[in-house]
Amino acid sequence: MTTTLGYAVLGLLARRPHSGYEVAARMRTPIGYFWTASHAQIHGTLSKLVEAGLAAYTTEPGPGPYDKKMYTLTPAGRTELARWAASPPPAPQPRNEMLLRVYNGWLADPAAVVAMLDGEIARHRDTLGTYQELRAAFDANGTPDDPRSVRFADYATLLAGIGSEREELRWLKWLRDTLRAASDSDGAG
Amino acid sequence: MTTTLGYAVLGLLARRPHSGYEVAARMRTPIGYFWTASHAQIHGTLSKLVEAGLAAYTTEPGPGPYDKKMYTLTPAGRTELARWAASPPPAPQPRNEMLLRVYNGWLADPAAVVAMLDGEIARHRDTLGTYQELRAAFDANGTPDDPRSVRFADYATLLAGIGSEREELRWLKWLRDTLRAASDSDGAG
DNA sequence: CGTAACTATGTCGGCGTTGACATAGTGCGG
DNA sequence: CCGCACTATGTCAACGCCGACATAGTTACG
Repeated sequence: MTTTLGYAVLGLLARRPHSGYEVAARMRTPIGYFWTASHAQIHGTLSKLVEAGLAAYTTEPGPGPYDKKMYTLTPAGRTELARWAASPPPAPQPRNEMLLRVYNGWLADPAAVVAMLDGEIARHRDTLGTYQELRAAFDANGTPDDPRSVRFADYATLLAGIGSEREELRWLKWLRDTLRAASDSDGAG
Repeated sequence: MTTTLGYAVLGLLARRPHSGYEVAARMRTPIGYFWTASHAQIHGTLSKLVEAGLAAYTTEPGPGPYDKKMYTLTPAGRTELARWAASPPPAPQPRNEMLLRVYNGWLADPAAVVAMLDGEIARHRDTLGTYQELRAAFDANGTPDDPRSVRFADYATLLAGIGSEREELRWLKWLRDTLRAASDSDGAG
């Protein structure tokens, strides 16, 4: 019925009304943890959702040359989003630039690869830290226990992020340490 | 210097010469585990790599209306690929349709979501099984221990796949079991 | 004998996505 | 008072990518 980005936007509108600008902000955080889009794309997507009858808007005077538009989810949009959420997802097309680099790492200087891996480890540590803070905030208000609540849905996606970041870090550290041990024994021998 | 797909193709040519058709086959397996492309894309990419001096080809008569072209890596291609492999990757733009569904799962019938998760679990189990067979084949010939060998590079990417599939399965099972427990107590109560 | 699968390369339209450009009011700090 | 950041929406060109279409010889199975 619409694109994947369309469903991401509908998911925001299902929680509360948003302006296009607010949608763009949410597409950086927290949707950005599993889907991203620029504001250029979002404005076009919102227009198409309205055209398809899945969203509607009311106009308010805003700053700048354009009126502010507050978008809401229509009943049809809600039905369609619920249907989509439980439909089987297509097999994802993997796109992992990191693995492609490791696949070709045997051609490069091991020390340079180790430096690159150190950078990646730092990046993932940051991300994991952010996720763990969010989790602490959840747990402070009581761990979500009703699987039909919005709060539980947010929590479940957060746990996925924490799990995958941890696993990514585990593998990156193993690889870095293995490469470092090899280049050290090279330098020493 | 070229697109990410270009580096994926160069990575294959660094191992041995390939025809365009063979590149397309390798882009399904094993490169398909972390990067995918259709043959339409591959032919265009190969032309650009030749134009940029990173690859070269010799023509052989082949079946069908076109000559067969065997592509090889040039010295410039090898240098460029080695440079790229150790350069810091850009932060990936996350695209996880599964998480987007879970984010909106609170709108749907829990039993339908559980059925969808069961399908995903089966798919990931298959993938993990494939990876573990590949790993067994590696270990039968001795676990790769030279981090500068092509074999070690292949092995490292395989371990990443096994780790991430295991983690994905762990999370999917937790979510399914939690949702199932909730809808069971609903039906019973 | 037909036909399906495999080898082998190529074009084309359409869509999703990105980055740059464009416009303009409000509020804040130097 | 100047400039920057934020709110707010919009267009446009370019590119990556996908599915469909096109051509044609060999091999193998029923």
